[in-house]
Amino acid sequence: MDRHARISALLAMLAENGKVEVDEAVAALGASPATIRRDLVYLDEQRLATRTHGGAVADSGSFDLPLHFKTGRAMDEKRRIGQVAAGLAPIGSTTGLNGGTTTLAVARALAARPDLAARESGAPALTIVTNAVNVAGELLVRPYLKVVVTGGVVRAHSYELFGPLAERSLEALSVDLLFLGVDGIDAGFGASAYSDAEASTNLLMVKAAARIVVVADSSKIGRRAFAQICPPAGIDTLVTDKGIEPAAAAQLRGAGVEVIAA
Amino acid sequence: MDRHARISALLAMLAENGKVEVDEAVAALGASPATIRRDLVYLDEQRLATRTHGGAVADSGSFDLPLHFKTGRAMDEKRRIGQVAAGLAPIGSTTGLNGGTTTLAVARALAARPDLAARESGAPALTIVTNAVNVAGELLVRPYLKVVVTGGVVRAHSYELFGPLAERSLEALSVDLLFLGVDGIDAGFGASAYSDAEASTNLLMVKAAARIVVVADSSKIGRRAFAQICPPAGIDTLVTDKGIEPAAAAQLRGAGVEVIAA
DNA sequence: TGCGATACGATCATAACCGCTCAAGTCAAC
DNA sequence: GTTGACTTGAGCGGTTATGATCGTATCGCA
Repeated sequence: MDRHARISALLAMLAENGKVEVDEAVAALGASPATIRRDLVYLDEQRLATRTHGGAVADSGSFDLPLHFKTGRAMDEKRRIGQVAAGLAPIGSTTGLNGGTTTLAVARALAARPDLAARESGAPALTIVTNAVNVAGELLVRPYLKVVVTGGVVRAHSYELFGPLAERSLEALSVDLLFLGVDGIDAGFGASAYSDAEASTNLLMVKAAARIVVVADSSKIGRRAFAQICPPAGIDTLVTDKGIEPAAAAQLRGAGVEVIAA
Repeated sequence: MDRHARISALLAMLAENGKVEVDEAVAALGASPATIRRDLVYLDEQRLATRTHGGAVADSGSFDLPLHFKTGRAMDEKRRIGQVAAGLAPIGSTTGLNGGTTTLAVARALAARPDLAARESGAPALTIVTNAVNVAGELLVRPYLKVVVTGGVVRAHSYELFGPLAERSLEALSVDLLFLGVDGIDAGFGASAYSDAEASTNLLMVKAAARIVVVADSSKIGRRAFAQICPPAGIDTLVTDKGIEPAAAAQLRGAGVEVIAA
């Protein structure tokens, strides 16, 4: 039983039951718990499953429930970033979110904001525009949120929608505030992404937004990814974690970016 | 009974009755009161329910909880319908799917079609257009599928996207084949849905399609839901289960619909 | 308003699980 | 045959989930 066979078997179990437990997989595949865990971590990294305590749950079809028992190291920082960023969206505003793990954390924090749920009825407390299907899935049961999805072709890696259809949609929209997840942010180069297709779609979101808040953990700072999304002058605020280098923060502030270290 | 299953069960109870009591949940799920309380606190934090003394109540407006939690029945029939319907899509074609549990079954069957996965590379074996975010989520990891999502406002109940943005997207698209999930199909009234907003979006999908295949389990046959999607003349094929009444099948055939009982 | 019963939150003990690290084993390339 | 990269399995310290206990708060009822 080599690795490939194990992964295939795990995926089959996930497809069958929607979840896998470590013990169960150990018994079925004859590998050690450590190995099974490594495989599940791999599946989690590949976005094919979500790691939980005791196993993993299927991800691709798990729009069943917006539940996440994720336990991880970088997860804590992202959650804090999400908390702080989510507080920046005023009640009643229209807020944009692109794809990525950090914006997903913002989405979760938005969904859990107590002051939004308190509003009994009437107009939604927040309108969310996103081009990422997993972000939409995270938010959609909340009656106090209006969730708008742009159209487009799905990019599997990031769940983002891009292409002409996405651009067509974004031309018709305008948001007060955009939470922009990036692959790199640099005082000279601005915000950037690995994929030029994503960068160009994200640029349209930027253009549709009155205020740009980049959300990025500190590992992204000072990094220049392949494709520029927008120059530093277009960025109003950066929400990151306390791991940011003081020098980098100063540079960004010098470029006109408000820096918040959560 | 792990945590995931408990949370799902609690949500199902909430969707069913609008409330859950701790004792009731303890009896039904076989966990201790402390654990049930912790779960309810979690649901409260996620704004999916409101904690009360003795239990929890569903949030106002969450009658719109996804229908996944309300109906777990007829899964076997739906799967068979999905299998048969998925076989109707030729390799290389562009196929549309709207929202609903039956179309979700079609999506799963499409994703699992061996002849599609066999194609090593090059152009995608199938292009799928959908206005349902959960359908997109079900399909998006497969490299041999190109998944296109229409834009729009998410309706939590069915995961469908509708509204001006959806219409704008659909105007720009055309598909060879549409798998249409409905709330009712009748030889006189045609295909219909409970929500007029969905019906109008679905009508645009119908207009964009060269061939219409309605997928519906036999409980939907002869039923007229509130809003018409399209008249019977617009329907080429119906894929349903063997529970269909012979008389109803004859009527539909008389109206020009090819009837396939899987 | 006062009382009894019930439910609650906090704390703790237990057991399972996790991530991490290290050593041993496997395989391919040179 | 040797080297080197990769994979696997085991041990260890820390974390998480669960269930029980206990003092306190809340609810229903008179």
